[in-house]
Amino acid sequence: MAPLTKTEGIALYVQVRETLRDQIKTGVLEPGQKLPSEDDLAAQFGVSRMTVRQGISDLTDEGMVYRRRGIGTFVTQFHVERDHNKLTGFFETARAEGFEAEVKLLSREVVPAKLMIANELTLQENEPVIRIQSLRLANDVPVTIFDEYVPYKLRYELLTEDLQSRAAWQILEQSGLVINRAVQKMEARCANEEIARLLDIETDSPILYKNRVVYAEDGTPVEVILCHNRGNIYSAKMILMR
Amino acid sequence: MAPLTKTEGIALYVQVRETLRDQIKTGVLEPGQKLPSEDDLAAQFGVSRMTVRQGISDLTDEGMVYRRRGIGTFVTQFHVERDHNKLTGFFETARAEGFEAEVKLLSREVVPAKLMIANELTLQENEPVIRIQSLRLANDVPVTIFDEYVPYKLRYELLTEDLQSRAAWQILEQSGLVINRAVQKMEARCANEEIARLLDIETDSPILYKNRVVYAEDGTPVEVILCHNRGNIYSAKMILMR
DNA sequence: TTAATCTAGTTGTCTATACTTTTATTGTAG
DNA sequence: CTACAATAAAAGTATAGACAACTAGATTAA
Repeated sequence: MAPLTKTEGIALYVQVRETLRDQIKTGVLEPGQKLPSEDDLAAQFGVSRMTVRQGISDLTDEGMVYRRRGIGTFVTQFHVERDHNKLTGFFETARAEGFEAEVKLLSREVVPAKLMIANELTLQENEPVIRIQSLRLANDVPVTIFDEYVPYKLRYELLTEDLQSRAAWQILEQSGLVINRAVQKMEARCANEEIARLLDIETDSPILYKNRVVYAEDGTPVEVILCHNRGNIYSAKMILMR
Repeated sequence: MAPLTKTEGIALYVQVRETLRDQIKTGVLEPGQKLPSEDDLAAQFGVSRMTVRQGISDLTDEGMVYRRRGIGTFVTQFHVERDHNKLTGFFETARAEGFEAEVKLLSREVVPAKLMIANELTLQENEPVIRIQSLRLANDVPVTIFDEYVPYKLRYELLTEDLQSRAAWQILEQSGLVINRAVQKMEARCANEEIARLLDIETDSPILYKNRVVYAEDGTPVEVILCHNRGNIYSAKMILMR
């Protein structure tokens, strides 16, 4: 293994991490196989052991490898992609899953915040919020009704911006806001008439309902999304860590 | 802040982390407030800066604080518990959420693995698996039908052990297996007659269906759980990181 | 044979120090 | 007053070394 150089503008521990990740992905390091010891890796990479540890720690967090004290570090047998616990856009997901995505804008308006929305956005009731309703289609089949609420004071430009390819939070992100995480509640419901009509299904069909609140880095809520997904098509995947 | 001692059998960085977490939870450190600098904390705790960093890193991973290079570390405004992305047992959840939990064992038998189950457990079709069906009640209301499959060769003792208070993976865990994570798919469905009868609801009521595969530390699948939750009662909460 | 002990290898914890990079603030020159 | 520069403060990166704790396997003793 060639010693790493500091000159590339990329942190050494990142280089270590990516080199190892690459070896795992390409099969140089096979599932179940033991990695060289941290001391060995440090020598091979020409960095200190703590630097190697920092790189490996990232990989353990991702579930790519696991450590056993006193024994060694091993490549996880079957890696599940951690991606599904990540906040990603509809089009990002579509690209990853290989379907054609389309968004139809239904409405965009400024409305006074209902109490539930206001609470989740930590606003006063009836403060103005921007409401954006859209229909999302996968391979021309309607799968999701998307109902977004963003505080008006946060970014009124949302009223005029292109929303065909992004959720509101993605626009906020591009304008410099650091989006950190979202909290999501899911439950099974029945389609009412309006939902059924928009999703082109029968009334009382099962619906996967999602309530999502998106937070900025400092913990400020920046968007609430209410989301109705066609039950017989849409499924949500996630990873639970012990 | 009293200097920490190494004698307690608890790692110093854990003590740092828990002390800070405590100060945040009790409001000594308020949301949005800046923590003392890492150098200051190191001096106050009487440990090295790297040890402080290790403790703070855990808190950033949990979303409790966030760091801004060149500025400082701050308490996140509204912290969401990260717990809901964790694999927890029914009774653990009940205790946390404050409801009374009960499990009624419906059946326990050895059956040949159907193809779908075999695939998810990386077994051959028709290899023996232990199937455990149970009904879970919250405050005496049936909320979930639990259908678990564990490879027979993994732990045949499951056939005789007490299952009133634990899922199979929790028993495996207590017998030394390191459970690492689970992958879960959720979708909305309709209750068929049997499901409806067991959950005491009407046929075609909405059901939150979960398919969960539990993995050991090395990536080996150890259990498949099929799970039908009453839609109008049960909701699942999770956190998505950007 | 079995049980206890030792040993080498490996990850976990911790220190003390140094330098880098980013950011906000202060001071200064124009 | 403005624009630029210097400064200070903070987190980020990295090192070398030390010792602790744990594990598997080998060795030894009963």
